[in-house]
Amino acid sequence: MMSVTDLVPGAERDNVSCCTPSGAHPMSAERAASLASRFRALADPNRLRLVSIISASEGSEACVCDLTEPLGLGQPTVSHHLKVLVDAGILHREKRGVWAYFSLVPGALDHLAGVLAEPQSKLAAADS
Amino acid sequence: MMSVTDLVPGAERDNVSCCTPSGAHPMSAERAASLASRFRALADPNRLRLVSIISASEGSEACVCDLTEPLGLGQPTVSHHLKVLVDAGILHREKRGVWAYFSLVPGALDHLAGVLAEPQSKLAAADS
DNA sequence: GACAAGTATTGATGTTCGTCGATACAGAGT
DNA sequence: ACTCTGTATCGACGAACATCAATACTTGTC
Repeated sequence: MMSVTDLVPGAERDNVSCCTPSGAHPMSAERAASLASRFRALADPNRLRLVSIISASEGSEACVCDLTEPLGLGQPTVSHHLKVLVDAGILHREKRGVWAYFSLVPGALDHLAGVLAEPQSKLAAADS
Repeated sequence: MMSVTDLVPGAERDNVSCCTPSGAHPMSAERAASLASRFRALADPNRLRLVSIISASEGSEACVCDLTEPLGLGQPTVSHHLKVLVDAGILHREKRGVWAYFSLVPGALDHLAGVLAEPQSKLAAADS
């Protein structure tokens, strides 16, 4: 990935009185939206708990029937949260018979971790 | 940190037909809420761009006047987003004269990255 | 084919969030 | 003190979200 330094143009204000614009550019709107949508999937306590349970389960997979009870939520709500996580590319869904098994997408959380990791947050990187 | 395996009790269902509960427990509601609130601060495209600009600025700090223009948002909106990031412990606010300078809280993003990082997501860890 | 069980979808409801305009606050200079 | 400028707060509005009850879909079993 590139470093945070690839900011957008159009901001070359020679405002002497204030701070140093440094030609500052945000990351592209597309990348920001893409990352934000994935962080939004993790921005709910119950979804974090779902990921926690799934990653702790043997084989790192669990079905809906295992997830409704420890969270104290209804089955439709759990199913909704799982869909959000699947749509975000964080969970993988595999239907075996009547049951739907959910597992972590390998590297999905790692990739987000890499985005946040130093040096000084590669938030402006170009990939994914 | 501990591993994801510290799931909550109260879920010892001997449901033979379905998956293996494995005594599955979500992470504590408190930890889930704490982490979710920080991810929620990152779950907005404009806030990600703010963090990007700030981390790319020289000295890794920037004031509001540098941030409104590249985002195309009004000053009150930018101020609001910055407050959300400060409240989440991600940004630090220092007022020098009339200007408010925002910088990354050292290690804040790193900590979140560590939560997401392998092995198999330490989402159930106990710290912070 | 009919039934049962696990799961997904739909519709509704209350809440939270992002954004803006208007306004209030704070510090610097005259 | 007054003014100017940068920043924060307030009130409002529309959109998005989390949750639930009800219902539809799907797969295995009889």
